[in-house]
Amino acid sequence: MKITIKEVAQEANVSIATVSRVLNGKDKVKKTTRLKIQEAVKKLNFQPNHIARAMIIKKTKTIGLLVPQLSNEYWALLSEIIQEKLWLKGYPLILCSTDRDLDKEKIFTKMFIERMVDGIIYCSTASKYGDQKERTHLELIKRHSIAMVSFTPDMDDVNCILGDHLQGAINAVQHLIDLGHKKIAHIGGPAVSRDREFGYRNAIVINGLQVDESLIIRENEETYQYGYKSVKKLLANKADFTAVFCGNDIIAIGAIKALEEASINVPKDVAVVGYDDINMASLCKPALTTVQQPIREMVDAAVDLLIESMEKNNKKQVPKKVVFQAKLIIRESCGTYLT
Amino acid sequence: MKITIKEVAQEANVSIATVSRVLNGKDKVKKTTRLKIQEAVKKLNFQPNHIARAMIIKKTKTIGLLVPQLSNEYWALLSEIIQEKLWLKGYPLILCSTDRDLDKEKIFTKMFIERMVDGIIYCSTASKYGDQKERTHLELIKRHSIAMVSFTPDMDDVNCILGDHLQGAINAVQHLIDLGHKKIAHIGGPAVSRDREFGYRNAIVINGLQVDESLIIRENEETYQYGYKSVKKLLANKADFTAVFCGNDIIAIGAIKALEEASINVPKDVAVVGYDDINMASLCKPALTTVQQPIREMVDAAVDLLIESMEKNNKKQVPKKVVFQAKLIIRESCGTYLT
DNA sequence: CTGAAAGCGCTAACAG
DNA sequence: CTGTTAGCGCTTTCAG
Repeated sequence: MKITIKEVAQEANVSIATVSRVLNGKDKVKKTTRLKIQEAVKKLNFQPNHIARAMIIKKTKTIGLLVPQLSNEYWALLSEIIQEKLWLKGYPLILCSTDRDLDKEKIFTKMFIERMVDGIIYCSTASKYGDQKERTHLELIKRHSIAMVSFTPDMDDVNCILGDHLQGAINAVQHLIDLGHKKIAHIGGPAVSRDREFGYRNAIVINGLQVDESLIIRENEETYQYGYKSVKKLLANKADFTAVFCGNDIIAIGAIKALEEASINVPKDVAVVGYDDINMASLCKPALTTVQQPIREMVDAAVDLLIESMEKNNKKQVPKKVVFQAKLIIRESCGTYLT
Repeated sequence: MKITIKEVAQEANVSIATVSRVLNGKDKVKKTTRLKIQEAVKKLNFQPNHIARAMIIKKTKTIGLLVPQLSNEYWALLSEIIQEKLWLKGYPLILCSTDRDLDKEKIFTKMFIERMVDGIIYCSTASKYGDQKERTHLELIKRHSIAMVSFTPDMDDVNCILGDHLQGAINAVQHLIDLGHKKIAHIGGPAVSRDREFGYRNAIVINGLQVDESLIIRENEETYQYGYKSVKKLLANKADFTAVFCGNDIIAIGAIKALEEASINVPKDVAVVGYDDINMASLCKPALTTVQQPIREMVDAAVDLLIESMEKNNKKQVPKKVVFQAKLIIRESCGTYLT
């Protein structure tokens, strides 16, 4: 039989109210009775029912996490760190991988509301949120005044934690230009990051070079396969380039694969830069030159922000946007300076 | 103000019981009243409170998932597939990454019980479960009769989904031997899989060769770094080997890195085999020869088994152990047959 | 300090 | 078919 607070009260010869008190350590309870109760708890192996508790205090101590794709190393690492930090603060995670599907995202959001998560961390990028119809689920979250922080840019009215992708991309492309490259391709797109593409364009313009649209590939993808087939496409089009700035490391690894299959050596013939500095970046061959984000610090900030807004969710607060600097990590995939 | 079933009832001019009925679609309700209620639900934008419901029906429709390390590509992929399949059946996931820490595992388990998850999928391998003291949390799960299925071998009395690592490892090592290798090292250990090590040993013995213990590395790790430093150690010891059978792909990638840093060419000088066939296996250079598990089928089986045992959790059922065959995938890291 | 009692929002008999 | 009512296990006034 399942034991409840009632059995404990009986065992300890007190009322359930008192048991509740020592369980939550709030009100003062005489030492001897507290001991008596704790003993009973242990003896009966009592586990308080979190559900019943949640119903009253209206807090589930649960956070919903929405990521686009868990099997992507970047999101996996981010999720791991988030779950670790949040756990330390007493919040387990309900994790949902949206597969970039807006409908899924909406269903998951609804589920979060039904289950009364205390907060949501939003890392998905299902589609263009410019379209107001695509944002109904975000409105729902707001209506239920559920705390939220987002790792996705371009969301108004929401706490955001962002990497400075614009600057990161500029630095990466500048590095390429400094190495003497003039014809630099880009494999990116909306699924990866708009700002990284902007940074790429800006860096080229700043240096007085011409942006060649035929060297830019922008689908709504972010996988190995995407990098691979994009290079194939570039090659098939006889595109003329000596470097590729990839929207992320995974794309870069796919790109390198395609390049080498075409007997194009990286970095000798073509230089490649990635973004994110995932684990694999330093382990693949050639090791990737890439842009590193301070991911742990970013998660720290996100968690703090989330907890802060959960605590004062009655008071309206101005949404914050915290931007973190990115850092270029130079490895092998671009070769050394040509001078 | 938060709207409840009460407001809906009022709006639709019926009792809360009737509202509950149409919400759950169980009992028969007159069509007109049903419509009336559904309208009210929509108008008020009512979201049923899952918590309150769970308290009564004693089902949270939630599954707890325990993995050793989410940032490991293998576990990330497994988690993604599990969450996808389970979601389709109506079960969201509380995900916990244990970092192979037994204490964490115990705390997470306790949390699962407090939160009354309906089932647990167990993929961790925190430590030697031979020690009875280390299993107290598993006992707890049983005591609360929470359904469970495990991807971890060597757990009695629990539904298990397993890959045939013994056979998989034998096939991998046999392949090496067929290629002419006689001095085959192994980087594995308990964190990876005991059976893979056994398979390695068996294959060697079957072929009338000698097992050389100085060629076997068995720490409680399973990371890139582990593969990397193990090869370094082997090399420092001037170990004599022409092939390495790695406990998993990630270790293999680390091993290759160390080999190449020592100017040892893979596969020309040393052949390397991995295990798992993670995404990266086909993308790294050289592409890994590895052992593939039918991971989707395994997850299907796990989910079916879990749901089955959740449904009839009153009746005692005999724990099942389902073993799936593994398949050798030949790529580049072992070279071709020497004949 | 402690107990009695009133719910939290919903489901499940049990009557009508 | 539908309404009434009794809880689920716990927290929280409100009195002692």
